[in-house]
Amino acid sequence: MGTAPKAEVARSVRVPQQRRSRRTRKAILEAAAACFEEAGYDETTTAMIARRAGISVGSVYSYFRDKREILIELLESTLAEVARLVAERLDVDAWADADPREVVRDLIDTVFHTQRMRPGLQRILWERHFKDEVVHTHAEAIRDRMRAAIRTAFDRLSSRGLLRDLDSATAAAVVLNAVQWNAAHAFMYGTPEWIDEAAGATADMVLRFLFRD
Amino acid sequence: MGTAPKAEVARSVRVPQQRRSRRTRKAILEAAAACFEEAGYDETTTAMIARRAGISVGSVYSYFRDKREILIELLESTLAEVARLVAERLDVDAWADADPREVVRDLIDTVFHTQRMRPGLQRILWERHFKDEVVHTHAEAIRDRMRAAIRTAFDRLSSRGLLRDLDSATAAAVVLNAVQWNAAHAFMYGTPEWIDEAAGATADMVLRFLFRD
Amino acid sequence: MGTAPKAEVARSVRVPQQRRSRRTRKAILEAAAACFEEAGYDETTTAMIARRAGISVGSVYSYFRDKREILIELLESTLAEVARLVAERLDVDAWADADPREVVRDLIDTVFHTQRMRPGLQRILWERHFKDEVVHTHAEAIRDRMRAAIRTAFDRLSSRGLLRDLDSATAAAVVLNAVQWNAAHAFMYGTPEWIDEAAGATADMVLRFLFRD
Amino acid sequence: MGTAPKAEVARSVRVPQQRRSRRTRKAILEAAAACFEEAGYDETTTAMIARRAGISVGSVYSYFRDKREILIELLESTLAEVARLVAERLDVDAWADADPREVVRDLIDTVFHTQRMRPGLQRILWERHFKDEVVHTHAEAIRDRMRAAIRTAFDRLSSRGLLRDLDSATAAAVVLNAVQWNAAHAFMYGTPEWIDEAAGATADMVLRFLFRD
DNA sequence: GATGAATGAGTCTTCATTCAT
DNA sequence: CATGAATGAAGACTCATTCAT
Repeated sequence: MGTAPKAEVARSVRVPQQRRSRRTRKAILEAAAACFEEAGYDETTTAMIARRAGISVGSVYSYFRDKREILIELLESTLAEVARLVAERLDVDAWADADPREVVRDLIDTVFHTQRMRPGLQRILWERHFKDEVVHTHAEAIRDRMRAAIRTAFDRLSSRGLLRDLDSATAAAVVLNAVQWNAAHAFMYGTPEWIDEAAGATADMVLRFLFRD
Repeated sequence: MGTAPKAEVARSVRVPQQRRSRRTRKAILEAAAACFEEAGYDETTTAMIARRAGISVGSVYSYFRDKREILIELLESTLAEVARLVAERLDVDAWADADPREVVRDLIDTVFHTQRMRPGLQRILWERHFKDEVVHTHAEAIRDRMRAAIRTAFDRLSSRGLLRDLDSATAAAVVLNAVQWNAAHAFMYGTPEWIDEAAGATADMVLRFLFRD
Repeated sequence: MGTAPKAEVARSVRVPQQRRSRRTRKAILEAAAACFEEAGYDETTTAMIARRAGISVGSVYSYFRDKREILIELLESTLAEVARLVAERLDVDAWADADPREVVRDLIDTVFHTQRMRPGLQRILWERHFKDEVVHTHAEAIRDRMRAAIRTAFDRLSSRGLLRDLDSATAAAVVLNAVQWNAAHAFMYGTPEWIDEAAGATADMVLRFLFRD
Repeated sequence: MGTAPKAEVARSVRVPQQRRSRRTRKAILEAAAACFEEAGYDETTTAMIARRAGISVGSVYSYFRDKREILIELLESTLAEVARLVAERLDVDAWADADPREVVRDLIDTVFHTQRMRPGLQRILWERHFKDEVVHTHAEAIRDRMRAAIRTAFDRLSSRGLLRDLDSATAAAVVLNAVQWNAAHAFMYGTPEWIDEAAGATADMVLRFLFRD
């Protein structure tokens, strides 16, 4: 199962096979993502995925244990992307002397941004969120990360005496929920203009919430 | 929509049967609600519903066109309840001279309250929200109603010069999203204490957002 | 699941349904038995059984959890028949003063007889004996019964001083194996004449083994 | 039967390859035997065999037409071993003046012994005996050989006036069945002690059957 | 109207076998 | 010759829906 290279010998023979393998694997993931986005997870059959990937049903099963595993992998890679973005943009150390309001705007912008990544898959993620424990857990893990980053940011700003007197943990959770759902809703059902408007109003709300003035 | 009336036979004979009919119909809805909440919509079979309602599968189909129609009706009645609550508690006319902050607190409290109604079904509603156009439409309709009520409240408060300078439509949407998702999340995954805490912080955020001071 | 009559009411409605149910169930068992005998267990598909029974695949599954359960039920009823025969014919109490050699001949005859019952199914039983723990257990249970009956018979004869000095448990086991396999082999692969001949020689062998002279 | 010889190319080049070939072939057979014994024939996949043999699935198919052919070859070699043992130990000429009882004891011991050879495979053999015509035929062939050898032995002993008046063919068949199944059963399901006990009692039975006294 | 047996299309999944590299 | 990715036929099983009784 898989590509497990036997040894360092015969690399010229193995390499193209591995490349082909990787290509097939990727084709399955892409086909599955497309199917899921178009028809929904439950409505997508393994046969549909195979057809779209231009391979046979059997091949799907030689790369993934079952349909669910494809979703999980897709979900993981999406969340990894999100996590990378979060790690990059919520890097609180870089904010040392930044305009505190800009810091928060950045925070909110980042959360809105995460919704821009693979939006189709994110809808599937919401679709499965209440049905699949694993999906829920994975999604909750990335949320925790964002929540923690936000809280740290709040604590930093607070230690500089810039924030109102708030419980940073509660504030982070409430703000994340408010921002995330406004973002998700805007991206799923809103126009581009509305996204901007919603982002602006959300930022306004959060800023008023956090800052003294 | 609803169940096609079978015939227009002797009314005097029908009446007790209609009473029984209504009872059976209710039994089906209750059984379905219980099943959906316990096992989820997809995982619930019509046989499970019938057994739980103490009738036969065939009977289920003489009251409802199909499984989905049961869900829609359940959803409709839940949303009707929510709508009733909203109509009652967001009755802006009653707020004429009320403490404006109390008005907003009431608003938020109401939104949080809606999550307390048939919480199991609400989870199903979320579960289907992204999968079923009709569910989405229905849910969006009640949201629109709440949004409109909130906006009207904002406009009233605004006309009394009590609010910051905001676009009431945008503000209503953003506030509703923020409050609703914080409420849903708290009720689905939080402890009772967290629900209170989240409600408090959310109210705090919204109040700061809306009011001048 | 099944026919679970709700109450003693409406018997005129329920009865024919039960009758129909029972008929369908029987049809499935008969069709399955025929398929198993003709094609073997593994080679028989649920679709084949359904087609032969003149019903749909789904119906098969509403009467039996799966294919294996059909086999088990078939096996159980076969073994029940065998057990009944054994209980009847190996009733040692009836042998009190019988000609001891006749007793043993009867014993052997009974074992041979068991092979005459549903011979096709018995082949399937052998076929599954080494593959299916449950089949093996069931078969072994009936063997134990036969072994015990034989041993008791030996003990009775022994107490009348009619047998050679033997360990009755070992003797019973060895005799049962010898007779059973000779019987099975004869019935599966031999002609009617050979069955008689084998039965005779087997009886001769066992008699010499047991009796002094 | 066997693997179709691919071509008649340069023999000097082939020789070492043939040696490797033979080694690979043996590896496949051993791997298959191990898999069959552990998991059963049907449950063993060609991939399992290949992995265990340390080669690729494709290679398995360049040595054997299909999975079944591996079993047949395994069966043939097992039976060849058995046949060799039988030929050696049932060599009636060597018994000319031997103690006739010892001759028979040897006979029985030999049959018991055959069960000691590749016991795992023998179980597979029983498992397939009723499902696979070829397996059955092969097994029956070796049985015929044993039956013939036994019969010849009986005839020799008989011509020396040592046996009771029996039809040697029938006696040989019945004795073989009795001994073989007692042996098989003991080896498959019995303890070592039981094997000895069963062997002893079986020998006792057969001796009483054959000899006058 | 009620019943629940019957339906059968639709899914997932497995694995012996082939064949391009 | 070896490889192992690809194939696809086949089979078990489910369940919303229908309809004869």
